[in-house]
Amino acid sequence: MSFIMNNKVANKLFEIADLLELKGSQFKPRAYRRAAQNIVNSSTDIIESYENDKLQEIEGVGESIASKVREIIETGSLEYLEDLRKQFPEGLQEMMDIQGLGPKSLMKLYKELNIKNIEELEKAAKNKKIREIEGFGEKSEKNILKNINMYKKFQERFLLGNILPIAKKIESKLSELEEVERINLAGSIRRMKETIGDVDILIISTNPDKVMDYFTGLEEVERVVSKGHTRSTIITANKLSIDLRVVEAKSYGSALQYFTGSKEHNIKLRSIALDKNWKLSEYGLIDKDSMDTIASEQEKDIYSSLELDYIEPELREDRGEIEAAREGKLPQLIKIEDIQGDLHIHTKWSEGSNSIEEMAQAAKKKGYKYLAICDHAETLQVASGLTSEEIRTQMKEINQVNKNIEGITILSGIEANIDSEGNIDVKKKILKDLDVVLASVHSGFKSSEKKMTDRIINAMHNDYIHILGHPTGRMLNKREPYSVNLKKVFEAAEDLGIILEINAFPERLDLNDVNCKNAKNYDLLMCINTDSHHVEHLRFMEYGIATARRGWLEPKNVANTLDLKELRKLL
DNA sequence: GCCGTTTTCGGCCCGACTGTTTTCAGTCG
Repeated sequence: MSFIMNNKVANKLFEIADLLELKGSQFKPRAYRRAAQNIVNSSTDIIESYENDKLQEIEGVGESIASKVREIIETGSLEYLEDLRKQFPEGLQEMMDIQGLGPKSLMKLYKELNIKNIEELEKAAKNKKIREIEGFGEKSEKNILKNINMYKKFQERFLLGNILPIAKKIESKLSELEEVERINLAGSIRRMKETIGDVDILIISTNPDKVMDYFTGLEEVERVVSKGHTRSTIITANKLSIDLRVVEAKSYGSALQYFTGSKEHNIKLRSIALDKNWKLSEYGLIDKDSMDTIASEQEKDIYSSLELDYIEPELREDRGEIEAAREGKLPQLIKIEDIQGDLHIHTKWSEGSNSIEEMAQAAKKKGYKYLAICDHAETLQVASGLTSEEIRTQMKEINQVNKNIEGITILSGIEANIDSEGNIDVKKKILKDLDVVLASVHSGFKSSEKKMTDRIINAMHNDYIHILGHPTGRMLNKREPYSVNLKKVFEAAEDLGIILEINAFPERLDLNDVNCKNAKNYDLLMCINTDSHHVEHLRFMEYGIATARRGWLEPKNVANTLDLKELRKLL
């Protein structure tokens, strides 16, 4: 949920963890990070927990952190953090994001060379000052320079939609190698996270050295960061870091589990293993006394040995999935095959690239039973929105296409624009003749939370609107979500029967995973749309499905799993 | 700093790789 205070509090706790790490504390940073992570993942507004005096019910929050949270909520700042900040120069924190430099090295550089920020670090490395310090040498000095460059070049994470095709290509190249018995993408890409820091690939092979040689010699490789018998890391020309791990067949399951993460999910699994006096690593689930292997070949055996139902990769974020797996309460996640059609498609009529017929043929090829053409309406001139007359003409063309194509039904629709008051830029006499009316916000993103929420809810009261498009307006790496009270939007959707969109466009994925999971608590429906502007974009459905799965959604939560007859009834 | 079927103290996830060392500390995932 866009619980602003949750993020605000968590960021402060994360910062404390970083600073305590610089101080050399061993365990406190972990405690602060754990608390912060749980606050971010929580589906409860922390203000609510605060008001009901339930802060300590949040996992990882004890007496001390709870009192700090109270101080942040009451005063907006935290004296403890202010004091910590004063103990270190500002630039030190930023330097922690440079690869290869951790708190120990940074403090040493600060104490010995008075290096306080990235510029000073770069200068010292260039002047060959760093190699003079004990524990550092020529190589580490050169690495520091390389990693400063790397840090400057890509501070943003990659979009899943951009990286998945590249990762799959490299996966298929590696799979051609004779020595590769089995290969899997792992890490955040297997969990289908909306953004990806790097790509993890797992391979079974009895000849790891050959595989590593081939991998580090791929034409995509710009730099080999490290190369070993079980693990190597390369960086491609487009600055994507790829990790390859090679394991034996007998530890395939535990390795896949381990390298898929998330880190938080794995830490919790390991502590469950520890309770049984077992240890869990990439080599298996192993009894600490006898050193017998309890499970290792199959991923599902790891979970069942820990008395958990199998947890799909998309759920592995420590957002309650482990508890649900223990109680047999995991959701039956939606699959791409459940999708019967796409309800948000653009064509040449507005800013799309293809005709209605071309989009229809491409959708039919995907096995869809229906497709809603929702071009922009009048006021969105930047996207050459349609006038009333044009909408009428387009409806006639849609009728014609429906006569020409069998097996799929094209629905006439519109993506109406919600103006600053919550009015819609299409006349009611047109709206009533359209099959699908989707409404979304395209301007005035900086309104206050109250104004934005009122505006959206006003629009939702329009009798003809079926779907609220990309409900938070965020664009990954580009634009923050607008401030809108989603709780109120969910309540309104429940009352008014409005469907909430999961926009599958790779930079939108809006609603996002966490918001989907929260929306699931209401009696409402969502739908997964690609917002395609080109026939090629229809494949984005995969990312919308991933978001829905990460948001715990089941087919019954999603309107476009319905067949055409049921969908028409619903609309 | 948190937590508890080892419950108010004493633990806290685990292993690979690198670069500096000559047996290991730091960092990463």
